[in-house]
Amino acid sequence: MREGPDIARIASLVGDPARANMLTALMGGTALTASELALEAGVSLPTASSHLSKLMEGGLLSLASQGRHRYYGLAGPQVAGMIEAIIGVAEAVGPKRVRPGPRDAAMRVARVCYDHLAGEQAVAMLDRLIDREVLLRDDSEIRLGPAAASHFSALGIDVEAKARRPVCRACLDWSVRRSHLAGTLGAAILDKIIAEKWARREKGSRAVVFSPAGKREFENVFLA
Amino acid sequence: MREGPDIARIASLVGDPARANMLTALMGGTALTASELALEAGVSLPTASSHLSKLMEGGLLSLASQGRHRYYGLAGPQVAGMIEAIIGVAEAVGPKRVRPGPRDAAMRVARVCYDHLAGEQAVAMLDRLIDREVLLRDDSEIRLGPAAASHFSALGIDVEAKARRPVCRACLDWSVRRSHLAGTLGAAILDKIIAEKWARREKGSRAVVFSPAGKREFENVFLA
DNA sequence: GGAATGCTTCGACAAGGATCGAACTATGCG
DNA sequence: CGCATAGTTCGATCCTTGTCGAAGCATTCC
Repeated sequence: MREGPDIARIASLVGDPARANMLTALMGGTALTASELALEAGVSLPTASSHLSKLMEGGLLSLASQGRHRYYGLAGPQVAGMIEAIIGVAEAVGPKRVRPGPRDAAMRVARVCYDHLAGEQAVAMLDRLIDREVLLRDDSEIRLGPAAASHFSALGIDVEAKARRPVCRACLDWSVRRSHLAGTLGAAILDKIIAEKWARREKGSRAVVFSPAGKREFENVFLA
Repeated sequence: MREGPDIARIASLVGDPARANMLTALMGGTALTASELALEAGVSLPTASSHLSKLMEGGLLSLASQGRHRYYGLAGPQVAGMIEAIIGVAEAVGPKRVRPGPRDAAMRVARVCYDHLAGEQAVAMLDRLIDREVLLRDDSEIRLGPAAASHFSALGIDVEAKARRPVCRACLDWSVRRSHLAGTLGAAILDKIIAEKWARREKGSRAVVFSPAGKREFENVFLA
């Protein structure tokens, strides 16, 4: 008999199909209401409500009440990381689809991971930022480099803005198996990409699709 | 309604207490027989057998038959990584014990992670090996450095031994939140530590306890 | 060959939990 | 104040799944 952290409790929360669908939906990073999550999960509102209270009690979700709306979101990056890890295993051991569908391909190129960009583009971006010493990597720790202030202020991103969350964080990418940039800076960059309309979020998916012009802009700024 | 990798299936496999105990036990890296796992999980043999076949079917375990013994082990590093991630969340959201027990402290210092060393000692070791250019880090990729051959051959470890598994791999440490060394090299180093009796494995736990003399030896070789 | 050990399969039972309809509470709008 | 919308709670139902004892295979040892 073992003791220790109750991993069965956490895993069984993710282990119900309805709840797994909800969590997957929330990996998109935007908080959703109970009814939206009910729809995502394909269950009735009462059922969804019951699941949501369990996830809350389990500490996997955060809740923001706004008037009569209640927005549920993932509790934090650590939870998101766990889901990514489970997705990785499910992809690996799951029934290998002969050909990954077009949506899969898009997901591999660029997708939202909680609140920042992930996928090939994101991994390439982080590599390039480190090459140019905009960022410095020290193991899984990422810090601002000498060129950071000038580079990001030109984009209208204030890297000095303080928050409880770290500015930079490395996040393991399940498709590329390398790190991409998370933290407030990662989130700010994703915001920028969407705000500038370089890319748009695929409806009902985590995929992020760049427009031809937007892709050029993005590569110009981050991959040059 | 969503589709995609069946994460609920994987998570629900881990979500049963008996199975979670088995998987946690296997995080120690040594393959165990069905009866040993039944004992670990605190269930009868038939029950354990049923769980094991489910875990096999789910692709989380590997099986090696040796005569009338059947040794079950984790299917691979990716599965181990997923379990670590779940442990991390469970630790974070779980009922915060006021004081981590002595075993927890020992686990933080040094423990077995699948087949290699983890914990503060392991993270420090990797840092130092990279400083000394025995190893080279390139993002989450770790490669052998110029000083590798001489350093490891002096220890009787053949870094050129080829296997399907990569020689070096970075593995995220849940207690320190930084990477430590995995891969065949990580496994070989752990073997060395145990073989030289620098440390012994705590019975029925993942903790690795260094002897005073062994600790000096280890630090001499890897942290100097 | 026969006994012993390791493990799996079968059958029956019990319990947990997912589900939904209906009733209830809360917020916003006119 | 009254109606509409968002969400939770309650109760009943039903089904999945974990559980173990007993019996059945397989392998090794004597």
